[in-house]
Amino acid sequence: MGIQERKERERETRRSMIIDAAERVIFANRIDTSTMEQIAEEAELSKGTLYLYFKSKTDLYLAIQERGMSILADKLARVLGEKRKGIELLKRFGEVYFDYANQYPNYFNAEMFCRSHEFIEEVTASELFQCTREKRIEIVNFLIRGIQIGLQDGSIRRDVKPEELSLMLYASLNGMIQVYMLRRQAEKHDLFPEVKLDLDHVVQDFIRILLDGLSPHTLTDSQSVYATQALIPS
Amino acid sequence: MGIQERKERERETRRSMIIDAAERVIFANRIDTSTMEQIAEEAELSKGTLYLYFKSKTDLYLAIQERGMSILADKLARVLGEKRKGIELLKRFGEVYFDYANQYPNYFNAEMFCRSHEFIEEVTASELFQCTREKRIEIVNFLIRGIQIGLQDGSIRRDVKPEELSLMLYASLNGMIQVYMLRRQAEKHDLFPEVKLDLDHVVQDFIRILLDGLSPHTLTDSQSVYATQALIPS
DNA sequence: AGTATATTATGACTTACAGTCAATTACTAA
DNA sequence: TTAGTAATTGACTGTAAGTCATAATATACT
Repeated sequence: MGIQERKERERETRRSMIIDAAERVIFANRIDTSTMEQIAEEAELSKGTLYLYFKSKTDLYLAIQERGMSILADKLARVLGEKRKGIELLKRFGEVYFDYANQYPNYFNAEMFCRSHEFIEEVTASELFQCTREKRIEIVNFLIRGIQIGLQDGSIRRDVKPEELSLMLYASLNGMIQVYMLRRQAEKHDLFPEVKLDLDHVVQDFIRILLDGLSPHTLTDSQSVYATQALIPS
Repeated sequence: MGIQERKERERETRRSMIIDAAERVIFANRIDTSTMEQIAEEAELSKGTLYLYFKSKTDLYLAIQERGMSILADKLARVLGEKRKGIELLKRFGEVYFDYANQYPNYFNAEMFCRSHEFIEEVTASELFQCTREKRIEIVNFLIRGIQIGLQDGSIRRDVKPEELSLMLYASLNGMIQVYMLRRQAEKHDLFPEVKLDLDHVVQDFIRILLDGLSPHTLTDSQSVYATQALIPS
């Protein structure tokens, strides 16, 4: 039965074209000012057809988010391929996530939008939401692998469970990048003139500090070590 | 002219009553399913009147967010009053923020919602948005104070600027709590059955690890690379 | 007091858009 | 060819945010 399969394929293609159109419209404007009518027009379809492929506007946006997450997952998979120490893998994961957000701010925004809708909407019931959830688990699993490697090669302290730690890394860096993106956007509109921070460095420093906390290290009587270096400029 | 002042006062009271009503309606349901009509009814006013006090629904929600932030700011101010070492202050800040989110999940949600709308809407232009921005600066300033104290008493490493570090702490913990809240909500709906984490401990451990990274410490030989980096002032 | 003016409140109305569905068109199979 | 099925359409519905002419009420003035 080749016809069934061809139809299946065609359906998948059309679905993909709709997402393409949606991206073009939404990324050029904003999600809240883009209408299903516009997207339909861009896709050269009628509005009704959109609803044969996506059960709501949010659902369509979830599909966009999923694309972004797939890109990120690929990038992380590649990092895991590099044979490095666990702690270095985590550092690379962090950098890659940050790069991703810079390279695809629209996908990152989509992720943030969808997350906020987890709070306020019944997205949780959506089938597509389940997909993005799986993608997120996939992403976190890369982190878990990295942590496990680090535990084995001794580059990561042993008092935290990989599942917990992976969540921490993902969540905290996500929050960090979120603020990063907001401030960058704000700067575009000439807000936040009060303190100009080198945001890129802040994120990088954050990764460094967080990983410092992860290293197995001995704490010393702090004052004695640093008293001598009391006048550090920065 | 006491009349002007009385009117001013009355206006403020009414405004406050509207926010009260909005909270009752929105917190009992959700922001997306609550209508201005409902809120007006709850406030025993007409819809039009609401728009004399708030220029949009989002604006009204921003006012709710602002209340939450004020509560948080108060809590943080109280912590700063406790005379402690800088690093301990930061720990307390973290714990207090976490407590706040648990105690007032609705306010925290409002914060998340409004943040996501910074991405997608022209809230930035709103006067009220400027207020919440100031509140956020106020909150971050408490962190800066704590860090400065820590730098002076030597309990915090010296290679990061207070402005930068405060942003990191705020942003990362925010991301962490965000995920915490989402999973708690998901658990309520019996999602995420795959891995049961003790979420409360994850957050507490996160704070610990992050602060470990902040302590001035010596790293063991195997991590010499990171030790070097760590001591380079940005 | 009564009257003019300013302030505040109202709710019917407009507008916009998400989502639906009966009707239409395009395919498939016999 | 034709009956049957699947995909597509766009006019239609419902809803809710936001507006505005009108009304009610408070203040100031003579």
